Amino acid sequence: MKKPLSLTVGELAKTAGVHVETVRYYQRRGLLATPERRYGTIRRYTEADLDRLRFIRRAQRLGFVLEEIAQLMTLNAIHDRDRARALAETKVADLDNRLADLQAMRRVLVERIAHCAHGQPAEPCPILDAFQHESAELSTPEP
Amino acid sequence: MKKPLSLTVGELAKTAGVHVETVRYYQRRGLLATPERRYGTIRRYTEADLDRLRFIRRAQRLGFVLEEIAQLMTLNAIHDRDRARALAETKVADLDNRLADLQAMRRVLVERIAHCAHGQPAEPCPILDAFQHESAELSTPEP
DNA sequence: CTTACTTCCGTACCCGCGTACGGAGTCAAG
DNA sequence: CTTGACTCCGTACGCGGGTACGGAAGTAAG
Repeated sequence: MKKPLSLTVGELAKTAGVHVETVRYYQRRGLLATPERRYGTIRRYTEADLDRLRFIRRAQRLGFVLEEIAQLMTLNAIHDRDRARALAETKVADLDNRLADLQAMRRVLVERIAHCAHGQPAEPCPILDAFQHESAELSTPEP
Repeated sequence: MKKPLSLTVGELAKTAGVHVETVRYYQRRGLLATPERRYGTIRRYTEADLDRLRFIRRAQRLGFVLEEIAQLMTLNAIHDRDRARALAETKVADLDNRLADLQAMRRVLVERIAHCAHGQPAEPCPILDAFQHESAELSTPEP
């Protein structure tokens, strides 16, 4: 048998690769439970807390924000498959929008850089100059 | 001849498509000058202020943050072409990194969604399940 | 038992980019 | 001249995701 695994916040945080304050922050946000402290001692965390913490970090890496992760964590892997898939699909759509915005910005910038590299040195910089004149190259995403 | 164009903040803001508070914010950040108010009257803005304000918005649309824009605005279109190009190239590299991150997230999510759609309905949701297990699919970008 | 490290907890602060509020002054139309 | 809209100015607050601070209490090692 293996021991039930009892960690302090510091140990929990280190094991999961986050800062202690981050654990507390997630507790404040309601993403992690705060175990009771028995008989005037320190709080102890279990394997389950560690799993939850890791779940949060993994979901974050896929682009979910904490509020969405809270939602994900209420889902049951057996009964809420459709719901989980829907959330994932929404996130893909979200990523697609952000990708499109960044790609549009990149396209315009690269074009201007090329223009700049080919111009006569005596003429005003096309990059700076472009900021002076209206261009419909970019609709109005980012700001 | 056309008139010298004299605007109030409200008019300036509206013409540029921003809020009055945004103009003031840019002034606090040192991106826009704050004209003097003559003889206990209201401040008046000129065409040049409008140009500067538009410059800021256009640069923002290309992904520059305000601090970078402040730098861009110190450049001379004739003498600082190389510097301008360098800043633009750095920004492209920046966009590339962000694009790569988002694309990696998207790839993983799409894969899991497909996996979910093909699985047996009786098995636990692969999307939710994947958050429980280590996967080296994503190094450690976003958070 | 002492020393040195942790934990606990509340509160305040960081980034980038604004938004909101509120009282006083100014301005233009009727 | 009054009314209503606008300006001016300072200060505070919003998001998302934490980080930092600091005193008191708990704990592990020697």
